[in-house]
Amino acid sequence: MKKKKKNENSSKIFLGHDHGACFGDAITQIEDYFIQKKLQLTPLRRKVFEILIEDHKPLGAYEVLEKLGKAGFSSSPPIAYRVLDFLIEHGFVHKVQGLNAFIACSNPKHSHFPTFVICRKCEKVAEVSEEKSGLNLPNPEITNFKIEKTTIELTGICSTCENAEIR
Amino acid sequence: MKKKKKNENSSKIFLGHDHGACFGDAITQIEDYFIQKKLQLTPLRRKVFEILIEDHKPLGAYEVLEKLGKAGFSSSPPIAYRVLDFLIEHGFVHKVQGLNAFIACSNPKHSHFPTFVICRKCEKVAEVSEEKSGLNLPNPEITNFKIEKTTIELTGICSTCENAEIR
DNA sequence: TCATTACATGTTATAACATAACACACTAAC
DNA sequence: GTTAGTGTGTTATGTTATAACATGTAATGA
Ligand SMILES: [Zn+2]
Ligand SMILES: [Zn+2]
Ligand SMILES: [Zn+2]
Ligand SMILES: [Zn+2]
Repeated sequence: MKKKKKNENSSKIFLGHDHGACFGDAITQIEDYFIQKKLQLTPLRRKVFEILIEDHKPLGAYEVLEKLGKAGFSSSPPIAYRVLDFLIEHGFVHKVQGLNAFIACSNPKHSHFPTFVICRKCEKVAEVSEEKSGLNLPNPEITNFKIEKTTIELTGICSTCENAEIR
Repeated sequence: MKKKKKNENSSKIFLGHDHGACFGDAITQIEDYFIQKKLQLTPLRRKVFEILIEDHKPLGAYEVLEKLGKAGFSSSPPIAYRVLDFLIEHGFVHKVQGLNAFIACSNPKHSHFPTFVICRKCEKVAEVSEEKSGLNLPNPEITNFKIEKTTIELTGICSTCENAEIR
């Protein structure tokens, strides 16, 4: 096999994200999913998802809310929280606990326990899939525990920022 | 070698915690650490730690605050947050992000990236050490990222609660 | 046809969590 | 005895999240 993967050298997690494609794919994926599951991708839900996928970075609920307001929707908190919770339930959005923020999933097709890698300096956030995270759960010690949800966030400094560190 | 470990069979993470010993050890450990590092284990700091280690379960900052008040300390929010932050810095307390709560470390001697296992039903929380968590980081994909801090929380249902599930 | 149900959104009010900014006391160092 | 560092106290405010209730709309099916 040994087929050379595109971007093999630039597989650093903060690079290699073709967001143009990502954006389009994501919209298509959510549309398909909602049809298949007979859910309503209402204007509000679509807008919230678009807001999050637009720059593909974590946004606070109140930031989302503000953008909703500018787009003509109500901007009272429950509006944002409800839709965000809904999108989270269906795997299109994740909450980044360390930032109290919400981010569009990078690959909703994978059912996953994603890892988020967060640079404290440039504040970039990358979602790393289960298979690639190096995470290997469950182990014997937690075999008796049924994992339903994970929060895995690695905070630190990316190589770009480290090289630029002054101190 | 093959020396049989104590509690080998009861190594389920929610069991096998001798809290009597844990409590005493923890106090001794924090005292030693503070002396060694020339830090002040003031009455306030000691009390906050005691509050957290007492029942050894996660408490919200405002719960800690209330207990501080009852013990004769000030109960304005910054008091709790400052001391909690301080204890976190020195590894004696962790924040459980998923619960907005604070918990005494189960083993401050280990420098660690702990995993928290949280039963959503009985709300028990267990801290699993790095070596035992099955976590295996960094992996090739995140080699260029310098991890400074981790948040790893596994939420689900423990075997005890699962067996008792009605639905 | 007209209740019943389910669902999506809207609104008000409030709860829960966290920090900024400043004040004061104590100690150690110079 | 002034200065700097540290620890605690206080007031006010900022940020994040939810409870409770109201309205609108569409599908179901007596
Ligand atoms: Zn994802
Ligand atoms: Zn960076
Ligand atoms: Zn710990
Ligand atoms: Zn349980």
